[in-house]
Amino acid sequence: MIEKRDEAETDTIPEGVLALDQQLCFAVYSAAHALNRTYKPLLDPYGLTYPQYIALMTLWQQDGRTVKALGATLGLDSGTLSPLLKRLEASGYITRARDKADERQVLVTLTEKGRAMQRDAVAIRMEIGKATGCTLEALQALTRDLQAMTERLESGVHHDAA
Amino acid sequence: MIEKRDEAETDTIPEGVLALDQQLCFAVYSAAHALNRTYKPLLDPYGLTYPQYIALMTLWQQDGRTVKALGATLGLDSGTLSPLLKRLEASGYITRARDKADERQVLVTLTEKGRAMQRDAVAIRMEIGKATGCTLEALQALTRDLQAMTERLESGVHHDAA
DNA sequence: CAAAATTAAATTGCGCGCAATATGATTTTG
DNA sequence: CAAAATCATATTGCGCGCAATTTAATTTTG
Repeated sequence: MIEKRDEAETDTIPEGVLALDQQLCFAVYSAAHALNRTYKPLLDPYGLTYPQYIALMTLWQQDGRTVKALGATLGLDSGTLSPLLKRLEASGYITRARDKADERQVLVTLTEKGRAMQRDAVAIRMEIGKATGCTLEALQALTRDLQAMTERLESGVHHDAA
Repeated sequence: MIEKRDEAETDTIPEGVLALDQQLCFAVYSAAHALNRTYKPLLDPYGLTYPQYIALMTLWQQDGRTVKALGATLGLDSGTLSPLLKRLEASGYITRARDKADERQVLVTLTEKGRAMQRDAVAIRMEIGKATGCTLEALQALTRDLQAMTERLESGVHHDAA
């Protein structure tokens, strides 16, 4: 469909790559927002935001984690997680408690309401699956490719050091 | 350490889809953040944020657009764009001026600095291309699939009405 | 033509996301 | 063991992103 052959295959830099990186970053940017907007009306009745829902998802996989452990999975630091978790606690989905063995750490634990949400989420997940309009195979491929790219991007992020 | 395999692969709902939707939304979420983090050190020297850079990208494609037209392309409303464009103006990349023919509209125009940035961006784009570690074909496929999914998600967003 | 409806931007309020910093708790080491 | 270094979390400040409201200009209509 896309017939962009005006910019010649000149000099050193492959033009195709140049145009594509813009399209890719915009595609990821747009897809993230589109997903967010699709989830919003489904999550609103539960008083949850999309990031809060994602945090719950990781707790469904493994409950009773520290803020740091959650942050490692989500790629977020305490600057983002502390207030987010405080809101999740205020709305009754989790509890936060200092680890008795190491008072520096805070253990995040699902409440009954938080576990119940996992069951309610089934309907939400079906909706999202439908909304993407993708086949199972397409979803798998897309997820796999995104994960691979993300991994390469993260590995390239030099956590610098002096 | 704590293995949680209680919830079985039971009943009516295809478990594959359920697990995948979670993985997909998380994959998109993570990819967006990873891209953001990859761009950040490349954009910092220019005093640009990632969303500002994306806004510039759309202006490179077509200059002199209204805020509304930009918003339609970016999927953003004036609540996000107004302050963002004000900052782009403050840092000298664009100018904003009321349309003489229709004073409601604001025309956004690249400055020389804004156009020059497109040339400087070549280096940035090469870096991103490398960082994704994808082949051209992989980038094309990923972009295409994301765009397709986004389109379906957006079409499902009922812009409601009474 | 004037009132009502519509439109485009801007503003306000709230929740991320991240850098930088602050506060305590634990570990290192001298 | 006490001072220093390290570590986990919380706080602050700024820029998105979005809903809701406001302001001003244009169009519709009665």
